[in-house]
Amino acid sequence: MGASYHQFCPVAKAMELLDERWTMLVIRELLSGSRHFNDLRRGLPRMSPSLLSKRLNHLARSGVLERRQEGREVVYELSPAGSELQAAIELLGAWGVRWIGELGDADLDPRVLMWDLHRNVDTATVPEGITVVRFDIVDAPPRLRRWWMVLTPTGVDVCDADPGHEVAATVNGSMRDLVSIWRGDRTWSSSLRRGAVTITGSTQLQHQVPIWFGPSRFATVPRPGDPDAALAS
Amino acid sequence: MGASYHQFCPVAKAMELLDERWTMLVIRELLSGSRHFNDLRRGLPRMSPSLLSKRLNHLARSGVLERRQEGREVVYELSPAGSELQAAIELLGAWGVRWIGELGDADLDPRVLMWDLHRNVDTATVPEGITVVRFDIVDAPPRLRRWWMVLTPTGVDVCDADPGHEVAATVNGSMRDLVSIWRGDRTWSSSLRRGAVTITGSTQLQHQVPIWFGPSRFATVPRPGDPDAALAS
DNA sequence: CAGTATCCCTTATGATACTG
DNA sequence: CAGTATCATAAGGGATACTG
Repeated sequence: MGASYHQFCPVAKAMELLDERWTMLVIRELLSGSRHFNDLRRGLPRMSPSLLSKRLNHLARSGVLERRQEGREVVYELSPAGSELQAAIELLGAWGVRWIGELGDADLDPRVLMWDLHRNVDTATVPEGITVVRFDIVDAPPRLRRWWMVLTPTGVDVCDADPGHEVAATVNGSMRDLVSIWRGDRTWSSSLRRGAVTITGSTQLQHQVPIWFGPSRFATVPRPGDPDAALAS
Repeated sequence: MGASYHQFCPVAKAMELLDERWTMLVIRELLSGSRHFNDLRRGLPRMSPSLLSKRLNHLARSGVLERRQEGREVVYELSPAGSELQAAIELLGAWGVRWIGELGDADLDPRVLMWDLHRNVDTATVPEGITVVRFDIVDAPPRLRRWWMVLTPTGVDVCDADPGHEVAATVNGSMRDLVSIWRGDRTWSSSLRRGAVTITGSTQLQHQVPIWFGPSRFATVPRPGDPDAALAS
């Protein structure tokens, strides 16, 4: 597990652990705030549960994270060592968004998008009561096409089935268009103007939805040929 | 080659390429100044040549490096994209030296040590003519025990056979002691004082050798429990 | 110097189903 | 919720020898 490079170089010793498949993504999920096994799974839908379990154990043995039993729940948390990987992972993500721009259709997983969007919402801006925003991903396979984001001031839930509450706003768009907004390759406003994405609902919500579901932290990374116009719309 | 994660996340897209075994070490070698196939091999002695070739091709196709034919030589050089990985790799190395301190015996490869030492020499401080420093790695296997560093103002060569010039100084020590100095876990002066390492030669050379063969760039990274005493001797 | 060509083999991984 | 169990396939990788 993580075959040795037989090198004393610190980069080699670090990579023995970190270059195992999925490992950096597990750490990314933990850095993003996931703490439970099934939360991690939602952010890593293509990773098999046994492999996730294996990676978590390995990372725990290696001192990168800690596994704690809290009542009947199990909680995973980064150790000080693991938390220190944040800067490196952010650099790698910034590098990725700059230099690996072309996404294949297979990269566009609606489950990942919804999971990312849901944890980016600033709940302090959510009104009292329950606000439901439906997403219609027009080109997703049938089972992954409709999503309901259930927003309350205390949290956001992602549902792939109708939770039964009134829908306050609906977002329509293709996976590629929505992902482009998330990654910062396009903005909400330019996409709305072009009609690539639409929002239905009250005027207020049409204004609020792009704020709640704003782009990822990597959106502001300047792109190679375009030093300071990354977010020009 | 670098199976897809099926994620649009920039970290995932970066790691699809970068978490393949050996890849980061190849880039590290290029960042350290190696430009030829056989130079890369010397820094990566446990990597098979076919795998190195495969990785170089993949990195070239991915735009991380450029392969150029210069006369009858082939030169590999990082592209702008590849060069931008420097900061990430340095963070990963710093993380490694902080959190992965325990080295197995198998990590202590004399070929890597000699190669690292040789390219760290500041040739501006080397006197005219030829200066040979011999290394005796007392616990290395017979074939990897004796090394000759041939220093001239224009470059440094590593030899695993007697080049025939007079030896001006000799360094004696175990792999573990020499690597500790290289990584910054110990200093030349403390190791000399303890007698773990010895240098024979003129007084001047006994002073000069620790300067020529100084520690790696990671030596100054502060260690976890020891915030600012990393290099206390 | 700069790689290719083989060749075997382990082991990593994906998919799926199932359990306390 | 939090995982384990099982299985078959693929392929990644190591070692070595050889070539223009």
